[in-house]
Amino acid sequence: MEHPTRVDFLSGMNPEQQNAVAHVDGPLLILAGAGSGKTRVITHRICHLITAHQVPGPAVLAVTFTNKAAGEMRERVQKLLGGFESYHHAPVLATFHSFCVRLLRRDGDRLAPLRPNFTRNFTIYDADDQLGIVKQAFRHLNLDEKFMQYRAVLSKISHAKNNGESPTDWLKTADPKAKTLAAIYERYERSLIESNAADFDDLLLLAVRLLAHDDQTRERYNRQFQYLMIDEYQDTNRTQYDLIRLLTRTHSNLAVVGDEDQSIYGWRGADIRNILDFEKDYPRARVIRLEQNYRSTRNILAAASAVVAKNLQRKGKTLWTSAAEGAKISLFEAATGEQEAMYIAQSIEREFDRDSKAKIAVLYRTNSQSRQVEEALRRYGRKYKVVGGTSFYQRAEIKDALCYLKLITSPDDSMALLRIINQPARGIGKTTLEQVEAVALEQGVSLWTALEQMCAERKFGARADAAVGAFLSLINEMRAQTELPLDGMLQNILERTGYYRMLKESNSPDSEGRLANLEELVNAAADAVERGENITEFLDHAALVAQTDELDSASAITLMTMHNAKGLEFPVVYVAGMEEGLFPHSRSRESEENLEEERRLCYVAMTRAEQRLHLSYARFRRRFGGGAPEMTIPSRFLTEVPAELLERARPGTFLDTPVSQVNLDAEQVLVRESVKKTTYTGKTYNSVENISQYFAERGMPVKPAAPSVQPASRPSPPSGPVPIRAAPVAPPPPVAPPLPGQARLGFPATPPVARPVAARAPVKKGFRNGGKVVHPKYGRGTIMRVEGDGEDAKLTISFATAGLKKLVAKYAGIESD
DNA sequence: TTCCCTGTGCTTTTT
DNA sequence: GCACAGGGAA
Repeated sequence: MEHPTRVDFLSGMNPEQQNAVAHVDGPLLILAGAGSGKTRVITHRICHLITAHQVPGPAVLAVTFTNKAAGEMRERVQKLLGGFESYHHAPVLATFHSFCVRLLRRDGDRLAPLRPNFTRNFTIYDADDQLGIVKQAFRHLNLDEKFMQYRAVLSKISHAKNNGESPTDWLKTADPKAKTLAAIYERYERSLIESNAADFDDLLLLAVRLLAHDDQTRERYNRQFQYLMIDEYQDTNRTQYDLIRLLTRTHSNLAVVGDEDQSIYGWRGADIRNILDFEKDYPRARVIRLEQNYRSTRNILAAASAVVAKNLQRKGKTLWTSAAEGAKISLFEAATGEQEAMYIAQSIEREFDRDSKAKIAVLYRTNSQSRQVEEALRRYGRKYKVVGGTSFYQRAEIKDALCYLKLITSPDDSMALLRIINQPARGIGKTTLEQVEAVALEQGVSLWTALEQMCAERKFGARADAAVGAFLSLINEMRAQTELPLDGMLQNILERTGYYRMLKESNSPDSEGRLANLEELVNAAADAVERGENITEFLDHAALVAQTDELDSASAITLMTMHNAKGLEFPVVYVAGMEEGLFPHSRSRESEENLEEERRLCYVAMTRAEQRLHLSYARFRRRFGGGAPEMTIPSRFLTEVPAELLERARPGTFLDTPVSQVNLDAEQVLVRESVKKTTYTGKTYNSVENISQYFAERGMPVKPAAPSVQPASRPSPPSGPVPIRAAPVAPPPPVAPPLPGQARLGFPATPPVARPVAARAPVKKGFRNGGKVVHPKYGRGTIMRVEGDGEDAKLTISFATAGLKKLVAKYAGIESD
């Protein structure tokens, strides 16, 4: 096998990149602006160390935040080196969490003196488990959520843990809630210990504790990892910082890569000072700035830079590009959230007209914003992929199955036990569990131990005793069946616990989907067996996969939060919901620090775009499903973009195809009604086909209507056909006052809100929406959409047999039916 | 004990 | 719109 020479890893790079790649010993800070080739520098440096400096692969440790990033790097390094065989071993590429889990699974026994009850087969508690513990603690302390939100408590606890504060430290504060909070915190920690479990913070904290107190282990790790690289250093927290210090105790071959402008995880404890103070922490550090951007057009870069320049907490850098100026940044003002979503869907159609292979991302601040965009995209029959929401491993049936596995490997895992003890129902109810919890709490033991003990001592009534006894022996028997491979074990569990039967006998509409998901899980287990993983590794994997890790890059349209978009890039990007209170989020307006983080988030979102960037906001938005739409104020970030870079997208220009009006709300009501009656299962509509079919049957165009803001103006159509003629259009809502300084900064006279398009939407002759046609091959169909006119018209037609097709009239030989 | 219904109260972002 | 807690009925 031929190996690339040292020159290969430096060639094709700019001088700064070369310096970074060629740097060998001593601390190095790489300030890498968005799109400056950061990943390339990291991977090339790893290869350079291995080939040019004969560093053994396993002596190099590169740490990232997501599995996806780690996987990508692994792939790229492998490719660059032409396989690892020739160098005996691959470098170690891990996330902080996976690295620490491996460390604890391997050397965790040495933690025994430092953490009671700890063994190497501890389980990992995810966010749901954490929430469960807090709820339990609330119950024991007779509190309800009025005292404080569970999540708020959790975030306080997490913060405390990462900063070395104990419950007793909290007692010293003046906070009137301190005493109760400290009790919850204490109870929380005790639960984890009793369950032999570690939450996400613990994974890092326990690893740090082990390395800090066990010299032998630390020295071994120090000897192994001669070179350390940390990606996204701006997002490290205090514990991660400590971990890095411990790993570089005997040498300072530490290279960190980061961009303070992209620090967006402060709320999760990331400490931006880690990167701002790197040069203080490592006085001999070399600093290299990567300021040439290879991703975006000049306009996009200028806009993003202008926004982030308003921040005070930054080192400051000037990104530049040799790329062309590119298109202006489009800005659309919608009347309502619905209209914004329809605009995005329509505009995406135009992007596909321009390039049928376009890769497009729609970014938003909160997950709940995805729903409207999804609905709009379905109306156009577009497939899309949503990152986030409930991932596979968060589904109830998957969690149940995994909890059985967890309980089998680690009986003390009380949250797992609690989850499945009565799932399927086996007669162990609330009262019984309350008794068990009381005993466990009193004796400081796990629920499993308490159950066994109480059963042996005949503490239950006859009925509960039988139920508990059966459950205990069921779990014990399954535990004894160690000869089964993982997938067989899962099957066995699902059979013997009656889980399959429960789903099969249920007549709930989604039990079929659940069964399919479980099948998928069994397949995943079989794959894991093939990879040589054991149960614990399989469970670790399930606990540590992030939602972005499942990102499918093949999908043409991707919807996700701006946070999830970090590290990704797309030719076309939409940023939706640019409104005060939503983005920047109302919760971040309390402090200047939080506001700066929101601004960095804006910077991250904008710099994802390579070619075109579309911003939008709605003048009115519903905050909750039922409530009335509330008036909004455009995001301050919009006023921070230089006016000359912006271009208003107006309803008149984006609705460039004839539209026959149908009242959007009326359609939605009808669809909901009809879908509910038949096979409604999903969150919104169940499928594209369903929607197109529905409209096709009624000869309706899949087209947006002018927004109807006043609920009173909605026709109420419980049955009968919806009129194709223009629906009455509500008067535009009152216009919010412009922000001070808006006109100056690119908000000239606000264009009329929701100018009704109905008035000037004559249906062109020839082909029209809803018309029936015949195609020589596909047969009869209904026109869903017309672009252009006459024989040049591009038609989107729904065929009864062939589904949706986009055809040009004169080529396809389409005739009116 | 289980199940279903209703009312309530809220939604940031996630390894 | 949704999840969740709490109540009431079988």
